[in-house]
Amino acid sequence: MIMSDQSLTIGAFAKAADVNVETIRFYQRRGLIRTPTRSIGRIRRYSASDIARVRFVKSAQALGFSLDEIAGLLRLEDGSHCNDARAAAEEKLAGVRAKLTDLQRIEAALGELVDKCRAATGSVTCPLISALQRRDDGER
Amino acid sequence: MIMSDQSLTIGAFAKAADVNVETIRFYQRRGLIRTPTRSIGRIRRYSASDIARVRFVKSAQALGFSLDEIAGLLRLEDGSHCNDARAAAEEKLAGVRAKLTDLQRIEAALGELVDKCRAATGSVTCPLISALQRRDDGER
DNA sequence: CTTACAACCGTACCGAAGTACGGAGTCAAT
DNA sequence: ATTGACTCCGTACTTCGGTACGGTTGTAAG
Repeated sequence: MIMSDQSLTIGAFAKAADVNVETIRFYQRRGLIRTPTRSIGRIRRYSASDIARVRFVKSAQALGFSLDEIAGLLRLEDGSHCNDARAAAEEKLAGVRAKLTDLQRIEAALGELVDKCRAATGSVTCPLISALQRRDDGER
Repeated sequence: MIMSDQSLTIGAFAKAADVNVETIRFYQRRGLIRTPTRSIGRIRRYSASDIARVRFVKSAQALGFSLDEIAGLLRLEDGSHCNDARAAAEEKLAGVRAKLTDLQRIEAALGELVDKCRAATGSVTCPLISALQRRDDGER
């Protein structure tokens, strides 16, 4: 942990972290990243560790965590609560798997309908439309 | 097409279609279902065909279509534009498949991290947390 | 010193798919 | 005739993850 330059303005910081300035400010409001104190002048300065924090948020997002959940993960940031982190990840994983199953069901149904449409060159009514009219949606 | 009873109040209609009364009104504003004229009294009456219409919307939703897209499908409701319907479904299917791939990537990554957490009983830092800190998110 | 560009800050807005609210009118039963 | 349930209608609010706006300072270059 050598670098705490504290040298970046919010614009440079946002660029370095590859997000919008407004996103930085939004994350600050959400408590996801710190709001640096204003030392010289009235302008806040950011450091490399702030960039790491934004990357943490973005990585977690890419794994499907919501900002609220990420706030929870950030409370475990020292790495010493592996059980808690794992529990959160397991929960998320279960959700991801549920969504996967759902999407697979949709893919199968939609694919089948498209196939029927391709085959049904002569039929009077479109198979897709009539399927929708007939409510074939295995309830939920 | 025998039944156009036109006998249901909005409350009974909503119950029969298994949606909220407010949802009916919302769909009317969106142009997804008709707004019946008020014959006797000031109260609108709904028929079985209106229920079919709501089912159409709900079935299409279950296949991943947005309300806007469903409005498009409803314009093809007579079943005589199979090519158009198929094109919409193909587009939707492509989107579904893209989401599937994405979720599979997430599932793999998250599953691996959870496994590592389970194995890492002795390590100082949680593998999940340190993975997030290290930004292992195959860019996007 | 002025100009031009940033930063600051609060607030409003986006889309999606509804849900909630509140006041007024209507309807059937008691 | 009054009660109570329901309808009508417009409007506002909800969640999520930001984006946009607009006015006021701050700051750096020419």
